Amino acid sequence: MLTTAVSAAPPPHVRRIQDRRALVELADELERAAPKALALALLLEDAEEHPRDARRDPRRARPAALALAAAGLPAAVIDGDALADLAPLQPLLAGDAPPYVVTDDAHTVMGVLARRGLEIPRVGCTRVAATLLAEGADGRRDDRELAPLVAEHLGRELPGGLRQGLVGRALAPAAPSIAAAHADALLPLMKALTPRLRELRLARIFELECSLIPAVLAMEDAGIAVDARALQRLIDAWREERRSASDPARIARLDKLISTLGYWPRDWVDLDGRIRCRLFPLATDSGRFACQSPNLQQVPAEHTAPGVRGCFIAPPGRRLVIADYAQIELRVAAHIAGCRALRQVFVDGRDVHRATAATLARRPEAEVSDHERKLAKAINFGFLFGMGARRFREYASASYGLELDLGAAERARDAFFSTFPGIAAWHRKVGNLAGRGKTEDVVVHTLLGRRKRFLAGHFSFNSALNIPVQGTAAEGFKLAMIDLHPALAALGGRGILCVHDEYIAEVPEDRAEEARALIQGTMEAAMGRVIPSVPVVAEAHVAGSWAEK
DNA sequence: ATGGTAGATAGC
DNA sequence: GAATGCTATCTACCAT
Repeated sequence: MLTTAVSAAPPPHVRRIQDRRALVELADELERAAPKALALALLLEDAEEHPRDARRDPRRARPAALALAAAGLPAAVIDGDALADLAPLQPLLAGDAPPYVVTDDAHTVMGVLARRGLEIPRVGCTRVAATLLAEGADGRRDDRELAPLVAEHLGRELPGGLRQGLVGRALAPAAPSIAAAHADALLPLMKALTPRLRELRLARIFELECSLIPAVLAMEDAGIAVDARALQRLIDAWREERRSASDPARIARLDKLISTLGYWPRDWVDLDGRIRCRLFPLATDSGRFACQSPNLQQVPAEHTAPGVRGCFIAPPGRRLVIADYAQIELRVAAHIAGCRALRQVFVDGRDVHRATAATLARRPEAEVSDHERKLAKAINFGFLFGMGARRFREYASASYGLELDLGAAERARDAFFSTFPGIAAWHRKVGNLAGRGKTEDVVVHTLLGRRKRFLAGHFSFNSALNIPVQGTAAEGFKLAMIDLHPALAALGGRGILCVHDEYIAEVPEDRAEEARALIQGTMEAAMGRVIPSVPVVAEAHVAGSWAEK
């Protein structure tokens, strides 16, 4: 689906609709009247009802668009700015699209085609290519910034009409139609970009990102079922508590919860009782997903705000499968750094936190106390990416409630690096990347080839450690998502959310255990292909809500 | 009125 | 020699 919105004076072919229910009714009407019509739904915000919500978010119109698509109608809810350029969309929506689509925005176009039941064997997406070639560019950055980068890789100026619209969500205004763009501009452009992708060893990650798009679209469309009334009760309770609260820290926390979640039941729960976020697979330097509207990747965990995750539920007859990787960043780092000691911990199936605790306490792993293990956990996560002893004190206090003096923090640091000398060597190696020279850009990359460029003088040691590890983990996870998309569908299930190393699926009750095993196995196998020298462990369980362990 | 940034805090 | 990182969203503040 495209996007949304509001226009003061819509063209005559646009129906003005007042609310979501009316849009669904329109879908029925259109199905009877004109099965091939282009239905353009325009959702108007109610300024009275949503005073703080001038955002005009596209998701508000999505249920209507989905209803239209479900009725087999070519539906588009398009951005106000694009209304004038509706003509280019007509051939696509009327079914003229070629089976091999080269497009600026595969996310949108494939969504439209998929909902019309069209198979698309392959998509070459110039936007995916452009983002990867930009070496760390924001996937949502302005077209005017991306276009010169693409031109640079081409070694020539972009074709005139594509300079503005090439990599944007909006289709190129200068292109007379999708089909024409396919023939005249985008296909040759993709052909020209392909050698650059190969040269920079980006071909594999390009393939991955293109293959991932259908799974992401399906996840966005699925959404997650919410007990909106239970969530509202929680919010009401926070508001009530806020009135008499006196502890400043408690007040701050309540204010944060209320301001962030307070309007979710009203603003984000669709007619079918589900919340749908938007997922951006190419928006971050590391390759992780960005998530917004709302950001379901930062729903408070049980220890922060008990009960919130319990409102995210499996509907009747279905179950959730919640899966995540165990210590994935440590495992990826063990592989990338080639640290024998750290690798061996995982090969032996030992507890990595006990291993560090044992060094610190100078006792065998079996004899470390709970407190020592807790400290070691902070140590392992903190020092892996180059944290200093001073910062570690704050971190251990804030995240683990552990108070240390500077000497203890330094001993902790020493214990970490003497337990895992390969990690120390890796840190030295990365530290040397930006050595004396200082006049050259530095590029780091993930195992599948995603690149992150530090411009001369802007090298960050910590980022250079973190991005390849975080990014490689993200890539293994994305591979799993690609595999799981058809495999779960075969069971009557579907992925509904991903949170960096956590995958949530909704499956039929009677196949829950089967799905659980499938998800766990698929996640382990996919990541295992990326970091073959280290065993990968994923944990998965069946639950009725997101809060259940 | 809109738009951009800083700092705090939620997630991993 | 020293250095966690990647995000989104909220409030407060300052600019146009």
